[in-house]
Amino acid sequence: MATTRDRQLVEQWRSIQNSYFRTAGAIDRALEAKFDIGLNEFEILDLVADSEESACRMKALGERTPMTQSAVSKVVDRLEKAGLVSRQTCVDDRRSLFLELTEAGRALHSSAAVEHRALLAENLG
Amino acid sequence: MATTRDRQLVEQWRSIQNSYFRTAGAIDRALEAKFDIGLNEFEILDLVADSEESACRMKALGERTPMTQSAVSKVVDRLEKAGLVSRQTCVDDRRSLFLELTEAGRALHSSAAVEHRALLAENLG
DNA sequence: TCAATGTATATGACGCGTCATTCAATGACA
DNA sequence: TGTCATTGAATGACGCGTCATATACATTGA
Repeated sequence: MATTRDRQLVEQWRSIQNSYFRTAGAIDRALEAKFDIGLNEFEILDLVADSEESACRMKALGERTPMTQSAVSKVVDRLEKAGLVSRQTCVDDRRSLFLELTEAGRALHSSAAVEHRALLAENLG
Repeated sequence: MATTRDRQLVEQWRSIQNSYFRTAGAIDRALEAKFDIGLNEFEILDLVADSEESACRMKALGERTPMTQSAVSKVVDRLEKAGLVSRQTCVDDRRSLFLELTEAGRALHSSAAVEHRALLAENLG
């Protein structure tokens, strides 16, 4: 029952998987080694960094990443513990939070972003 | 310092991530719901199914998937516990194992593969 | 033949993501 | 205004993947 079409699909899928894992793995290892944060932490940092206006952001973050709401919450926990980000309560809606980079967070982000972009370029051609 | 090139890279990367997660998630949920196995279990089953000659395979499997050796070992544990696969010791080299689909494994694989291919087609266009 | 070294798999501790649930605040509407 | 549903976020239990290691077998070479 395995049609040629099927084989093509499977091949295409394996190649996507490989390039995804290769790229994600390379970035993750590099960031871990040089900046002591993982890929997901960086992604959140990166999202916060490029939405510099202060909206109520936890929620918005969840919509810009494939991560679960609860995953985002835990990533932010770690970032906060590491002193890179701080949670600000939101006056309009006291259930919401928005995030701010600390000085340290801003500094780390700008170095890490260079590395991140370089590895993307290298892996995505 | 964010060049246009950087933004393009990041966009490209986010789109890869999204399509990877969307596809993997859809397949995983469907297989879980209908056949009670996860995506990684299916991938191993699928690899075993299409290398029908009996070589010493655990090792070979590791080379055809981004999974770690130890991940493969645990996936196979689960498949074996579920009665879908059996580990055969290898006479030539008693460190090695090769895998065989059981009847149940073969049956499940052929139904699940249909679902898998359909979801790939749907998600990869 | 006997170290020493290498190779195939298994295992345990650990970190992270997910799901289900919880909690607080908000909104809707009688 | 008081109830009821809804929403933003946090939390705990749990499963899985990873890393470092262990174990058993194999190979090399003196």
